[in-house]
Amino acid sequence: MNREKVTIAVVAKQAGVSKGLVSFALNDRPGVAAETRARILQVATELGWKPSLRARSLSTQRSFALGFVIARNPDVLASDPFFTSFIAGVESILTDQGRTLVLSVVPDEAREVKTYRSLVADGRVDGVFLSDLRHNDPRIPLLSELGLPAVTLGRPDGDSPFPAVSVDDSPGITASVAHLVTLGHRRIAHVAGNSALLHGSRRREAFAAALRDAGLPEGQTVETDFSMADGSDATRRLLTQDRPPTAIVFANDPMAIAGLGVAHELGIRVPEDLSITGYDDIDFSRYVYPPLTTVSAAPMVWGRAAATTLLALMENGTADDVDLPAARLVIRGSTAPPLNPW
Amino acid sequence: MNREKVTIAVVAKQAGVSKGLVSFALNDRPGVAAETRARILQVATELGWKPSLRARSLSTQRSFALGFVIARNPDVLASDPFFTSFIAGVESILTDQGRTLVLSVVPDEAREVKTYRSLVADGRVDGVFLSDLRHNDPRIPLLSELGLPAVTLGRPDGDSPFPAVSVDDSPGITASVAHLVTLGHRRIAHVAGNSALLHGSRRREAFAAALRDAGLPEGQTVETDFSMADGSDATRRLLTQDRPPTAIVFANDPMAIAGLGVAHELGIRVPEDLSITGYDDIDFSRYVYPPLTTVSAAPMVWGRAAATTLLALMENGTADDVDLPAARLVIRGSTAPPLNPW
DNA sequence: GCCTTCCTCTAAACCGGTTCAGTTGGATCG
DNA sequence: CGATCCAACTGAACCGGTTTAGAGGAAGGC
Repeated sequence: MNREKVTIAVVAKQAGVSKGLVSFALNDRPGVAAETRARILQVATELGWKPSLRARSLSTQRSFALGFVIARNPDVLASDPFFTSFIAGVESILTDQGRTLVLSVVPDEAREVKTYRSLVADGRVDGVFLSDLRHNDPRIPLLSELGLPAVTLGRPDGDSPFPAVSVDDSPGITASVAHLVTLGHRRIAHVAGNSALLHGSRRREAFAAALRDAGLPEGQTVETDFSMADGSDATRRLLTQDRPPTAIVFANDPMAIAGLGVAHELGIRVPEDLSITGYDDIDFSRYVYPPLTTVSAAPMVWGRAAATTLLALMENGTADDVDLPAARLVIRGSTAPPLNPW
Repeated sequence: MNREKVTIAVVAKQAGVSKGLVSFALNDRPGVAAETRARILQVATELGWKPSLRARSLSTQRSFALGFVIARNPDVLASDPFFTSFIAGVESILTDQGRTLVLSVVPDEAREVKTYRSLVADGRVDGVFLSDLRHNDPRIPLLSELGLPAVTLGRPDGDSPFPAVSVDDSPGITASVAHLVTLGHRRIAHVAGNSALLHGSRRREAFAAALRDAGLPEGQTVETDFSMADGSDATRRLLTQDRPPTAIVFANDPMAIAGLGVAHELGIRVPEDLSITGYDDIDFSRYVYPPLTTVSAAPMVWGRAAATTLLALMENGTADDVDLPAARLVIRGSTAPPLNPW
């Protein structure tokens, strides 16, 4: 029995052709007679040959892997189930493509840039996902300069050569505010996320615009870093003032849940004394008490769309922006008419 | 100016030696005169040469990457911050090693096996982390047969050729029960995790043993899949019986938080009418109300230890088991003496 | 009937490292 | 002083694919 390692040379010999032709047949290149191609593929299957990824990588200068670099404080990251779901979505596409995901979790932006550079220098990945977009995001020119294909999660504010796969933040916030206004709330506050991040500031702007549209005065807004710790502090500050808001719109679910805890602790009943809305519809939101009215974003779908777009970009050199259905407001138990609107 | 790509050949020519010697110098092999080595390294830095990972991969048959395959239902995964933290810990070690993490998230066990096989077939990784150990885990013989170095997260029940990096589950559960017993609880129930998973059944056994040690009758135990949905259902069933428990020990924090929600919903006060303990000490637990008494497991430290051990195993061909400090009980507001112990 | 064209296929170079057999020259030894 | 040994180094093979220049032969055009 033939025990030697099956390489392209073995297949070629067995099929009575040259290595090159086997390569051509395998990659569906023109210039191979149909009959010959069939024979080659036949021999290949018989021998159980799988082309070596490493050899291929070396000669084609590709890695058949995609990269995702997450720059976040580990605390914020751990309490944010977004990424896990997003990644599950990405994987569901990659698996059938014979590609893998290289994940990097780094603590800060300096490391992030270094990571991108070394990912490229080592040729670890053929393309990357860009999340947590910032204002004038420096990663966009960086990746553009490095020549690495990328997809942005959300539409960047400046020019970008990369396709954007976006879910519009605004309608969800707008709907949240409208819902609260309809319930009779007039004093609505916003616990905003990090305004250096685009989705942080967009949610904040959407909040302000929604209040204006409702003819209400400007609402109180507290900026945070999206962490539960900050969310908790912000809520405490809002609720311990003289005339606390009757409703708070949180920029993400973890902060809303932290806010819920603070309210409980202060003896403020939710939703009777205070209405609360979140953003993301993470699993926890359904199970806390009262269950959270929040905005549902479908991160797995987002992951799938982002992966599909990135693959298309790498394949065709270009890909269109994708706008996913806007996140929908899910009304649960944390919102109700205020006992005393004014 | 020299614009050609810097390869080992360029460095060799520039330094006036052969390619082979450059390789030797780079890899600290004996047989290179100190002076020559210095000159070669000097030239290399001047030219900014970085050996090509791809070429290296091909000739050394290594990939300089580690793999982590997570087989979980996306829902359970998303609400479990454990992995994100664990991964952050792993990364903190890998970064300085020039290695990367290849992550796979798969929906079920069948896919999991396929993923390991293709990771090996493609030579994507040089070693893997094995989490969520099951009874007689089939992955252990599989990986052993495939010849892929691995580290198990926790000690497997059968024979294993791989080093285990473990945090003992039992003391945390034991301490939880002891704490409840000291408070005066007698009717303590357990919402257990999936008993097909080792940590699920170990926590369950620790719970039973702790009750025995306290001289209490067997406690009610409900098995779940670790999801919030199951945790919520289990809690509802426990609390709506004739003589509900006065305390519930949950096998993880997400379920404990879901349980807290159910108690609230049923008008059962925590901790006055019902004490609750969790496991993992995820960020959420500190911020719900009342904050959760739970067991703190330090997943980032675990990740670092696992990565270090796996690297040592790959380097030396062998590595010792590591026992991390047992998880500690963190007492917060969700536990208190029962109003009526019997 | 000869030249051109097209299709199929081969041989060899190439990607950029590692590794190993073997050469060289100086030091050591009897 | 010749044999021996060793450290330092070279050249070429090798990892396993892809790619390109060009060979060979059949078909088509004039």
